[in-house]
Amino acid sequence: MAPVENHLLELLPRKDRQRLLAVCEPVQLSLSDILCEPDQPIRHVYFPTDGFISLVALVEGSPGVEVGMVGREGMLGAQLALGVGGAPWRAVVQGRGAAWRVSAAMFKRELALSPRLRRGLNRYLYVLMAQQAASAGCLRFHLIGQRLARWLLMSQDRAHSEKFHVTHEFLAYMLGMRRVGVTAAASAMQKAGLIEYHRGELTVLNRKGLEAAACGCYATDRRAYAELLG
Amino acid sequence: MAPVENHLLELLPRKDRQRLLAVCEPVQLSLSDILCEPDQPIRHVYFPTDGFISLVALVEGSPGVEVGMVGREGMLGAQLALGVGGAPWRAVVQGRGAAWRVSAAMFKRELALSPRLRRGLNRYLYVLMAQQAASAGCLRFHLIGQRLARWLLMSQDRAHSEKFHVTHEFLAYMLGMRRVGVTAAASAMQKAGLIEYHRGELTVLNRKGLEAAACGCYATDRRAYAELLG
DNA sequence: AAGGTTATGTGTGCTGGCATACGGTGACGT
DNA sequence: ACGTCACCGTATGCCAGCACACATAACCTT
Repeated sequence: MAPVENHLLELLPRKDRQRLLAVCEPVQLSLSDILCEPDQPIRHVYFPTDGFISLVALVEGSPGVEVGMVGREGMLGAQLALGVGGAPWRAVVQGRGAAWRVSAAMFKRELALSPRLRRGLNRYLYVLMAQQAASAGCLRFHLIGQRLARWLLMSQDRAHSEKFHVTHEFLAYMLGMRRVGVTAAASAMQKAGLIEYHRGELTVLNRKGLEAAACGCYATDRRAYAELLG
Repeated sequence: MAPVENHLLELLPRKDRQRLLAVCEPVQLSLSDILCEPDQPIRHVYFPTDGFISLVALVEGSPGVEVGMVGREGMLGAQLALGVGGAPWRAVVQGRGAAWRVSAAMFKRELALSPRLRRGLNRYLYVLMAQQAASAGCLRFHLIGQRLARWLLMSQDRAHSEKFHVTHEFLAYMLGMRRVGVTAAASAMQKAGLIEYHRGELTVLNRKGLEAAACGCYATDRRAYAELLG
């Protein structure tokens, strides 16, 4: 069997994992795919292995803003474990790559069969909540540069590569800023030798430096994952 | 038996409710009491009946900011249903009044015994998540006046009275603004005849007007509660 | 009645991020 | 080889909210 490469799945006992994988299908996530919309019924849940997904909150009369990120460490659709069939955000593919997909109905069946799956999802939901609470403060208080640095680090973690594809325009949407705001912050970082980019291809040159430039929310976030899902 | 006056408890079947109430004790919530701190173990859970509680996210180097509110429609400590013993925020009593209190250990026992309790809490947790996602956008995009109006409406709903006690200073802390920012917005509202206040005693004079001044987040929030918690 | 404390109002100057508009330049297709 | 488009840089004007400082007024205590 090919390696699973999704942490939530890997935490399952072999039997449960095999039964769940048997009803999974491998899919390819393409940039900017929208996997779910607020208050729409969830059709499928996703376990990313290479790709990653942004959770974007929409408020009336404004562009969106990212409140969470899902990569190989998590999944999309965990709310099904709460007995709710929708989600409060839009989910957008932010990094292309592979994922496992299951229909919501099948997934609910597995949930009923596997206590360990429920336990893992519950913990994961808590981490998501913590991430959202932190995001709120971050959005309110931290400067564009800090938030951009945090975002780049989080993306690098989930892309498993120091290079990934992202345009200023896309960043602006995710971070709830204007494109020119991103340009200003990003070009400052480039001048400082922290990153390098060219027409959407971005490379992290100095990770330590980026970590210093980011707000503490990045470190807090990693700690939450490590403690609860380690 | 005295009326229970907490919606989550009222949703339980009589038997489960009676068993849970048997281990509850009535307590009085006093203004500014801190009922839990981030990442500290939860000792008790609370079901407010008259009082209400604010959930405040803390980020390093900044004052706090409220990301949720708990009144008679909810409870404090629902994360125990996720098998997690802590919380990501600080919980501060924002409106004095009565509540039921149970020790965390006892509550876990009841959780194990009552599927309906688990079901109710799961839905409630989802609503909290939705509220937090919305809060993030609200904090990012909406003006001080709009956010203040929203907050006043949410407080009025939970105080069950058009009068309640709150100072500009306290509001500033909750909303993550400066005190003078609150003063400016509040005195504009007073001039417009929407509210009236005097040394911490605040009265809502024109609810419709306040609703018009608030951002849509207020309406969105109410809808979420109505749909998922009846 | 005096003096402290709490709650609120005002004023000045600064800045981060906004709206908008326009210029440059590499990539890609026909 | 040329047009087109996506991506990035820059500039101007503006404003909400900030930091800081100080003023007033009600209430409480002694």
